[in-house]
Amino acid sequence: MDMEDKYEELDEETLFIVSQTFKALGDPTRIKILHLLFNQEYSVNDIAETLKLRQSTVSHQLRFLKNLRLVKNRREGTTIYYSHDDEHVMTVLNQTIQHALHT
Amino acid sequence: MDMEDKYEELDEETLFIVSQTFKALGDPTRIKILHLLFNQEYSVNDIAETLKLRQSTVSHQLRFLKNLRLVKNRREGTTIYYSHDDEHVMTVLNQTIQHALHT
DNA sequence: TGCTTATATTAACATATGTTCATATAAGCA
DNA sequence: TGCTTATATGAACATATGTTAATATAAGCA
Repeated sequence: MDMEDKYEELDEETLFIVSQTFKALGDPTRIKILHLLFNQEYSVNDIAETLKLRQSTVSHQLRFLKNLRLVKNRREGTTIYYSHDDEHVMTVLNQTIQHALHT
Repeated sequence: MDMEDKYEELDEETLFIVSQTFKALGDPTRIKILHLLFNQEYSVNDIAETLKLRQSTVSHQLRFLKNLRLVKNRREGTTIYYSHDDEHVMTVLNQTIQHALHT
């Protein structure tokens, strides 16, 4: 776990990116969505049904995640499939879930 | 980085803990404070002066972080020194700062 | 074209969040 | 004890956030 814990200066831009990233992970709904997308892609409706959320809620949160490039999508007819698009964030999320589970 | 990315169920309690943890990291002020505490302990006033924040702001945020056991403190006379208290969170924070810096 | 299905968008709303000022508390010291 | 310094707390405030219902858009198909 502790591989390269070197200390670096925190410029404003980096601070903003980092805080935005963590803010994205700071909401239960978004965590559920990302967690669901861990293994495979899902359509908006499938996400909504699986997680028992409104379609508009899911759509809003997917836009949020897409703005941060944490997810990407592809269209197939009228259906749009979402999948995760940031390996680092998915790793961090998974590490933290693991940590919370085993504590 | 990808060592043990195993998928696990997300129960409500774990979800809550994980989201709270990330929420703590989702604010620039708290990131600055934790980042400052990376190497050494600081008093409340030193944190405020170093980061150019109000004393009450720092105190409020330290309480927030302490509630989540992300920092701990010790008293020395009238001065209270704070230091980080969650290695996993500090590692995740540092990893993400590194990642943001080198992207 | 008109209908259907899937998704996105908008506005409204309630609640959460972060900062600030003012003040309280707590410890050390003359 | 009374004063000073360091920190914590409470209330007020502005802003951010997340969800919802209603509606718009967009693509496929009869």
